[in-house]
Amino acid sequence: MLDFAILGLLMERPRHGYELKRALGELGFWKVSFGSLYPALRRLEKRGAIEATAGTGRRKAYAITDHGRDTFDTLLSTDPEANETDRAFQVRLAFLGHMPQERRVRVLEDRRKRLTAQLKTARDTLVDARTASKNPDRYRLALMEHSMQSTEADIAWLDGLVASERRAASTT
Amino acid sequence: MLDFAILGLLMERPRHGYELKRALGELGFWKVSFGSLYPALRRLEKRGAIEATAGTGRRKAYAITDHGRDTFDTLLSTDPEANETDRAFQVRLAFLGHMPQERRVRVLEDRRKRLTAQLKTARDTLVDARTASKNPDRYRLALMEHSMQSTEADIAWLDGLVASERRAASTT
DNA sequence: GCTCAATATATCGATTCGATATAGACATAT
DNA sequence: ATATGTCTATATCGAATCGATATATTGAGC
Repeated sequence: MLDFAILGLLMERPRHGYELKRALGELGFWKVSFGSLYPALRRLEKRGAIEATAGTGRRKAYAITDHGRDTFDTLLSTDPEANETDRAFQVRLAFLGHMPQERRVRVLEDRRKRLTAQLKTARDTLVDARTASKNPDRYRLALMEHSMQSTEADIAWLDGLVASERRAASTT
Repeated sequence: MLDFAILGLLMERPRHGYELKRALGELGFWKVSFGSLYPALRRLEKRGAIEATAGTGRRKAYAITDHGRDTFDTLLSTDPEANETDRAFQVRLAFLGHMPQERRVRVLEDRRKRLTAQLKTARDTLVDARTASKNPDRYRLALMEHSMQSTEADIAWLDGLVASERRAASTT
């Protein structure tokens, strides 16, 4: 997943390691560690997906290769497993701009469906926890409720994205 | 962190592995994998923090030991690093009920401070991304905004918890 | 009795994390 | 000038976690 994210960022322009870490962190949902990043760069380099050129000082600027671009396109267009992580989705979303416009809405709506199903399950579990004389812990209940609220917010957010996507499509 | 979570759940009553996985998953923020869970149970058993007794069929019911209770109390009362993960905080919160009432508000407010600082940083980054003629990607901007909204929601949620904590404290 | 799905434990290789080491670049204080 | 400190940057280690898969048991429905 990190590999995909790195390739996505390098699609724009070459960057060195530290810069990749910063750029990923700025998205807000993933503070990648050095212990993940540098091994990932090795992996990608060994596979021939990226190549390092000398930069200022100790820096190494990494650039994506043609093969890397192929890899990226494949990863981007492969539809995700049913159990796709939040993080994995957010990474895909970060690079949705590289996907042809007509497919974007589908990605967003698939995600919406998953979240809705997830929400339903969570609601059932919560009702269950409250009834079954299980005398549930106060803080654990609060966590469950908060998790549901977050999911609801995510769904609303996706709806917003879909709407703006549709607007963009109709004016093109 | 998983060890702490397992101990916390076992503080209530003995449970077998699968049940621990379910209970953690129901909290909504962590779908623990078997590949994490079973090794963790081994770790804890080897350290003498939990012990397995035969259950129905293949099941092994794990119970917390006195030493495990000590470990749990220590972990619970150790204050977290500045870079505490979302997940780590949520695990601590799940077991806040085991903490003496007068310390709970402090935990919540410390967390609030961290999130507020984080939010400020994110806001600066976002402004930066919008100005600096960097022509930022639409979806990446959306992710940054959404991340901030989530953090704001988390803060509001914490405020709610603090309020109800204060209410509870004053009526005791 | 048979089959299918759900429950449950287990393990493997790969990924990711968190902590730490090292060192160049650059500001600014002495 | 040079010492000091802070930020930038690459790197590596061991441990925790993940995702996929194998396998056994139980129970329901046919």
